[in-house]
Amino acid sequence: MPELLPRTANGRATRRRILDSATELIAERGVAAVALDDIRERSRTSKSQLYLYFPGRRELLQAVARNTACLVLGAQDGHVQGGFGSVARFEAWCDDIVAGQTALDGRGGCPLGGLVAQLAEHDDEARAVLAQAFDAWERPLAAGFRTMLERDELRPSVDPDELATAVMASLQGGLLLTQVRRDPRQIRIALDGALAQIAAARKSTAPA
Amino acid sequence: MPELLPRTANGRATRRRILDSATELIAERGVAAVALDDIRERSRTSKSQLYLYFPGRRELLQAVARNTACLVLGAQDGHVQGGFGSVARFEAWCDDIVAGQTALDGRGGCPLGGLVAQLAEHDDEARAVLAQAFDAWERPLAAGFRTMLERDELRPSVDPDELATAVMASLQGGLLLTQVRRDPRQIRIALDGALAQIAAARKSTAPA
DNA sequence: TCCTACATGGACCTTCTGGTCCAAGTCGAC
DNA sequence: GTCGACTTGGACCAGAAGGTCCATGTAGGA
Repeated sequence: MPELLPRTANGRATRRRILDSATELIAERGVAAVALDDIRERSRTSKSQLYLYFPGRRELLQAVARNTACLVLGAQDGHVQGGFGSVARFEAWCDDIVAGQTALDGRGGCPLGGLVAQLAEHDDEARAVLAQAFDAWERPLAAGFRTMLERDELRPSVDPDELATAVMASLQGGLLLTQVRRDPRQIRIALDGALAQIAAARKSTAPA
Repeated sequence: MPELLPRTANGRATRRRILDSATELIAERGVAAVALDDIRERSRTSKSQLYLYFPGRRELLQAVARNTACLVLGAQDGHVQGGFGSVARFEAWCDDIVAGQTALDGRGGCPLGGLVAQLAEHDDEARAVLAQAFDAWERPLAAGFRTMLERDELRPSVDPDELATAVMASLQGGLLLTQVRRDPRQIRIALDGALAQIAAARKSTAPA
């Protein structure tokens, strides 16, 4: 049931153009406001190409979810490379996110988080794709906390996975409030809250 | 341009049936998956009644946003009555939310938060309605923090409005993760994080 | 070079959807 | 009871959307 993979260089380029166009359009306008014809137009392809590489709209949307996940996680690569083994690293990560939202004037929200409300209740396979994306997103955070734990910088009762989930919740909620209020300060406040949670999990060396 | 208000008891009942049916359906399936005919069917009305009481789909959706806000905020009334002037109150509030999500098996997410991704980028008026709803939702939380501040239970540097926003972010993000992972433990973890933020804002009497 | 499988363009079909319209029914004030 | 305004039912319409099909073009291996 997976979409057909193109066998020529041309075909691969076409498939990519379709997927990227669809991903862009959906990030801009939302799932409901994007018709296949819009995707066809932006990707400069024809109906038959859409249906050659994707069985139907549903599968295209699932592929878009995967693609969006790649893009969002890819944007974090710089931070993931260095690892999250210190509070300073987390602060730098937060600063980047805030800067991104400020540049967008609080528009758009999280492309990945936004797909949850639009797909999760409607298509369980898409839901699973998004769940995996969030797992992959939290993993480097949790690894950072585990490192800090091993270095004895966090209280031993702290669960690194749960702390990562709590940080992700603050991030996603902060992006949602940023989007609905069109106010990038919201994500700053939310992430400051997340940093406060991390600080609270630290061994009481300095209350910083 | 606001929707017409019915002038007879029958008319009022019809309008209510339409609005409640639409609100239910959209909470269940999402905006895109609900057609006017679905609403017409569930509310046992006719097309002409839909268009008598609402100028069109867009205005109906805005009314649904308002109605959803009323329902979500109404569900909190019990907690708002008593006020949020202590940590124990916040814990009780969190417990109720977790219980609700557990009962739903993590399905559905937050009806209000879900509308953000579906409407905010598409209809600025609906976005404003939702923003107001979040303001109203945070207000009693902030009032609780202000009370605690006056009682000298929080550090004076704490901004009650920002703390309320941070808690709301944890709540919304936690609900999103609950929905995408179909796992009510996610909201528990997120709200424990929020409680940790509140604890961190307290005057260091007891680290409890 | 030729042949086959892949790629492309776009007409076409069916269904669904928001929206319009009007005729008939009901309610309440006088 | 009567009259006018409000309410209701549902047929109808135009356009959009997802999906199908086939004829044509192209590329790469034998």
